[in-house]
Parts: sequence; C-alpha cells; structure tokens
Amino acid sequence: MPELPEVEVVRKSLHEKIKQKKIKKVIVRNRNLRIKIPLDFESFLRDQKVIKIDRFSKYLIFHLSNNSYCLIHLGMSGTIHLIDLNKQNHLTNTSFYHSPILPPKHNHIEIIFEKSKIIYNDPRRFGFFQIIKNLSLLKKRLNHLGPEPFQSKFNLEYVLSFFRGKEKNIKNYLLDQNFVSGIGNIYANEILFLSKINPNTKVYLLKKKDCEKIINISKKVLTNAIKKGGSSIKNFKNLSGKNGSFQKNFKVYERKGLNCKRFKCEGVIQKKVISNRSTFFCNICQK
DNA sequence: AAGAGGCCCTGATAGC
DNA sequence: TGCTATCAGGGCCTCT
Repeated sequence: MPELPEVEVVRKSLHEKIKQKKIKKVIVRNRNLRIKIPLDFESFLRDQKVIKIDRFSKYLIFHLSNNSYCLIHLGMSGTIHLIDLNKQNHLTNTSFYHSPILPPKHNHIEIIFEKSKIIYNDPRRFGFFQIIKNLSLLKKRLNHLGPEPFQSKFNLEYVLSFFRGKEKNIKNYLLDQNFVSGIGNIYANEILFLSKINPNTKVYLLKKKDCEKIINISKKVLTNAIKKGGSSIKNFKNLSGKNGSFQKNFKVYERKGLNCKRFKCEGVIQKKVISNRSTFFCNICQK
C-alpha cells in the first residue's frame, strides 16, 4: 500500500480523528516488527497526548505531549485501522483502507484512547513503531532521506548534480530515498511513463529537459494521487465509498501486455525486473 | 565510493 | 486437490 500519497491520506485521517487525544493504554502483541519494540514502549506512551500527526516521506510522526515522537513506518503491508469504541466498529467516514473485518492474526499493536483506538496490522512485519526522544534525534533519524518531490530543494540543479557521472538507471534513482523520498515502485513507473523516459536509461545520459520533466511530473503524480485518496490495490477490500481511487489512473503499473494509453501510441506495456523490482513501461513512447 | 544482490516476513496466486 | 515457485506498494545490510 504505502508510498507517500497513501501515507499522507492515512496521516490526514489520523490527525483529524486523534489529535489532542490522550493515550489510555497500549497493547503490543508482537514486538518483532522490523525494529524490535522495547519493553517500555507501552509505559512510555501511556498518558501521553497526541498533539498532532505529521508525515515525512513514507514516515508518520506522532508528536507527543512530552516533546518526544512516535515514528511509524508501514513497510509493505502495514495498515492502520481506526475503531470507534462506542460502536466497536470501523469508522467508515475515514480514508482508512481495508476490510472492517480484520484478520486478528496480524494486529500487532493497539493504541487505545478514551473513545477510540487504532490498530496496527502488518502481515509481513516490515513496518515499525519507534519512540524518538527529542527533535534533534528525530532529525538525525530522518537525516539520510532526500527531499520530497514537493520541496524546493528538489530542483534542476540538485538533480543534475546528483546524476553527474552516475551509472545507475533512472528507475533506480526514483526509488532511492536518499535522492528523493516518498516515491515507491508504483509511482516511479507512472512518473517515468508520463515523462516518456525509459526506466533503464542511465542517469548521466538524461538531458536537462528530461530532468525537468521528472521533477515536475513527480510533483504532479503524487499530488494527484493524494487528491484521489491514494491507490488501493491487490487484496484491498472496499469499505463503501471513500477508498483510494488512483489505481484507476495507472498508465503502466500492472498493465503488462495491454495497449499503451497514450493518445495514438501503438505500443504495448512491457514488464521487466529492474534492480529487483517489477518495472512497467511502453516499448514505443518510452524509447 | 558506487552498485549489485540478498535478506527480513507472510500471503496470494500461478502453474503443474 | 495439493504441492511448489514466484511475486508483492520497502528499506537495510554486506560484498565487491
């Protein structure tokens, strides 16, 4: 599920529902997430107020009342579910994905407030929850991440200087969180299609114009995806109504063998593994 | 230093 | 039907 747009959609809903709420209780059922959850995690969070919920790249950041932070990453399969404790049901008016009936097997963490609770479900356990004690540690923790596509730092000069003399292909760089953060495999494919750039192109061969396109289209694609509520794919089950719909806009992702959607292009979408990730592109308009 | 590859883990699906 | 192989929206680590 989670690239920057999906995480942003989750952040918005969470912020709306639990900001200024006090944590009453925390339950951890499985501490073996990507980062092991320490034994004092529950007691640290208890009685903290969640001041607000931020996001950087694909990370959610809970600001806590004691000036510390809870950093959350959803990995490949992490989802957050909000339960109204009065109704013991999913709140259906949020943008939370997935079925109201959770397979409880992978409900690893619950954070309980007075009238609601959030459940963290993650079958593959590539996600994590981590307490960060203060702002400078938080900055240090996220320091390796490059700018988001929206930031002014992600500009032509930055991109050109990053690419100078580099041998790797462009697909690789869009997925490289040190270069630009927040883009994952789906949006990398979509951005390259809209930029008419072959994912295998070595970055030192890219023209100034190509780099400009990548910058502008990255912003556009992510913004648009956020507007549409993110992308809901695979085993996602509808709640009714307000789910992400950006998957309907996919031009190449999961479209192997289908006709190119570009006006008057006769191409067919190819699928190739590039640096261990499935890569989709048109054999004609992405030269 | 840069780049290739492997690994963490479970579940869904494809192919035999 | 039931087995095995492959693949999945991420990120980190090691080796060369």
